[in-house]
Amino acid sequence: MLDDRKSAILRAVVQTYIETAQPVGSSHVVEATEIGVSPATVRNDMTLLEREGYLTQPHTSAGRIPTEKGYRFFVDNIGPGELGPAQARQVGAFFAHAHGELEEMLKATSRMLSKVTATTAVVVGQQADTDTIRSVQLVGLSSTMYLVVVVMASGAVVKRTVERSADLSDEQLRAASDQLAKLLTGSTLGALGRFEIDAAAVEAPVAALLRESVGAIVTAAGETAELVYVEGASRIAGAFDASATLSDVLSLLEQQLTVVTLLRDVMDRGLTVAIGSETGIAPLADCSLVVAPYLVGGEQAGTIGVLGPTRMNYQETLAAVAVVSQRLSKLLTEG
Amino acid sequence: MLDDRKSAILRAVVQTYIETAQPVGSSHVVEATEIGVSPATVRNDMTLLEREGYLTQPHTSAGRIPTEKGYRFFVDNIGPGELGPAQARQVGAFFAHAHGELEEMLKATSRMLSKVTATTAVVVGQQADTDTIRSVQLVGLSSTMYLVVVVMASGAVVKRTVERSADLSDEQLRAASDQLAKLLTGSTLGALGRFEIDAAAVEAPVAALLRESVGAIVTAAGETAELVYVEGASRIAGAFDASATLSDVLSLLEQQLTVVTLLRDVMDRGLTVAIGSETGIAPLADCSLVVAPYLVGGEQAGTIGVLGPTRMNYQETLAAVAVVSQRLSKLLTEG
DNA sequence: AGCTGGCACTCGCGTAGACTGAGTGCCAAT
DNA sequence: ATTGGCACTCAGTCTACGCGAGTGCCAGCT
Repeated sequence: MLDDRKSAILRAVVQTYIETAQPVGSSHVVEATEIGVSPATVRNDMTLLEREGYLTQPHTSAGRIPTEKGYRFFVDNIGPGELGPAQARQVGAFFAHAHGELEEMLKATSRMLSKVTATTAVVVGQQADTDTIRSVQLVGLSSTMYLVVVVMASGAVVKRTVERSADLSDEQLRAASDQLAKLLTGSTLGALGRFEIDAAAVEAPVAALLRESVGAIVTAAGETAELVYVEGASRIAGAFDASATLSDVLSLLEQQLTVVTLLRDVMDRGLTVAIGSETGIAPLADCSLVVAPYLVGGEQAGTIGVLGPTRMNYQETLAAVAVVSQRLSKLLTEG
Repeated sequence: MLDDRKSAILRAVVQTYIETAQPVGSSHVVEATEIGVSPATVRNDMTLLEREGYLTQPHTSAGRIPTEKGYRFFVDNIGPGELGPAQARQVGAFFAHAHGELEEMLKATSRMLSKVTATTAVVVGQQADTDTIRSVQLVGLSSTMYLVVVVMASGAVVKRTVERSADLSDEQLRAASDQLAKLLTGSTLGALGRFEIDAAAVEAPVAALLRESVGAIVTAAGETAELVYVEGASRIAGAFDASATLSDVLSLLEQQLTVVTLLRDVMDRGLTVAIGSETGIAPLADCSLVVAPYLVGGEQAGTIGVLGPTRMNYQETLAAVAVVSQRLSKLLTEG
């Protein structure tokens, strides 16, 4: 569609604009490339590129800035790219010492990713429906409350307080706990929704307790199904000057559900980069999102992403997101 | 120190400045109060108030703005104040339906407080050293990892993954788990640091496992000791126009430790409101912090706070923070 | 046909000057 | 002690203007 020179010019404009945040003029393009033609020629091509919708002018007599279509062409045509040595070192150091809790891990990963890319990072961990239950326990908290605690094979813990319906003794609670453990251990959260207590096998009050507990687990699992970690939101603050937009973006990031939907949506459309309105969210008009899934044992277990200004360094960010998702996958699969 | 008229003038200046964000001139003061004197008189008093350090001029020939000392006088001299009906309704509705998990509760409270006060809210929940352990469990996750899960009487769950040091069977793990439960149940986290395993009483590898587990609990408890929930950070974005300051403030809010230290520090100094540099943190020069403790069973269990611009509505914010802390205390004590 | 140098034109930006109006400080009078 | 009057200050707004980066177009060259 675009001949070699035009695409080189487009690349140069995008690249330069990303670096300087200034509209790029024809002579800058000549300086920035080894294209070997005069500014006038570049100008002619730029007019065409503008006509095709890749570039736009903020006003007559200014240089060109990329449109979304221009950015899109750019990201679709850059090579894989390498992580800078400093960043590579940070990522390496992080994964060398990474350990512990899944939740803490994801949060720390998000923080690290934000630091490495110098923008906001988002990590979403989906509670796998296939995660098997390792242990279930009912713990009495007070005379009126008990807590259902479920430990998953992934190390995730699902818990929920439940009001004591009947006047059960601690003995009965312990018996119920054991029974529940026996029943549910090895099962998956996905299967739990269809779980039936065989009422005949146990005393009536205990059966009620069991049913209630299973219900609580299902609810709690639903609530904690999506772990969202947004870190480094402050880093995107520097990218915008209009405080109105910024406020919108920030409040959007605070809505976990929106963030999850956004990432899932972008992934579903098979995108790695969503530029501006491609995100489908109005306040993100000047933002781009770079995402990648991470896998645990070959299954997609979640998504990591970076939210930056449209004029972000795509090459580095893509590299960073790719590397981190790979290393995270490896860590979670092996660990 | 300040006679009636001067303090009325000061109050009027602060009040008006909070509303308009514009330097306040003498004639505005006359209009805003029923003081019954001419602008010239007010001017004379304002000069004195400036000399005393309560007011300042952004430049000659402009109105006055309050200094920190001015705000301080203002907050020290306003009455208790009432919550607006709309806000009162929101708070009421929230606590009417509040239930469940401590952590979820605190987060939701923070979110509600942010909404009611229209600025950023912070809720810090301190893991009480006196919280007693209700249950301890070791759960095998994989052949190389197990998870220590501790349930506290408050319903909080402390957990941590631990690498399997020795090659222990699931049987041994279960035995150790039971033993650990027997040993620690009823104890407090505070007492755990000084806990000694009686090595003679158990087999050597199990003793090591127990020691390791207790260590893991202590570490994990230390890490999760401070639950921090910052909500509505986007709401403070509208209050500033300088994106540099804003970025600083936001990144500060992302550092949980700083936030905890800040709140604790302010509480320790017996303050309810910390204005600007009174917070002791440079980037918060244009912010004020309104805090209140909440109690569980008479013991201070945490702190709630609101971070807004120095020119916030202190009357309403103070009322909101006070009401929410009381209702939260009540809820947590009874629940 | 494609590229280029030349040229007139556009228009944002920065500077400079003038004006406005809100607000002050001071003083003499009450 | 309070006040009306008055001269003064100065940020913000508007206008004018020159500068310069950049464009579009054309005629000529390869």
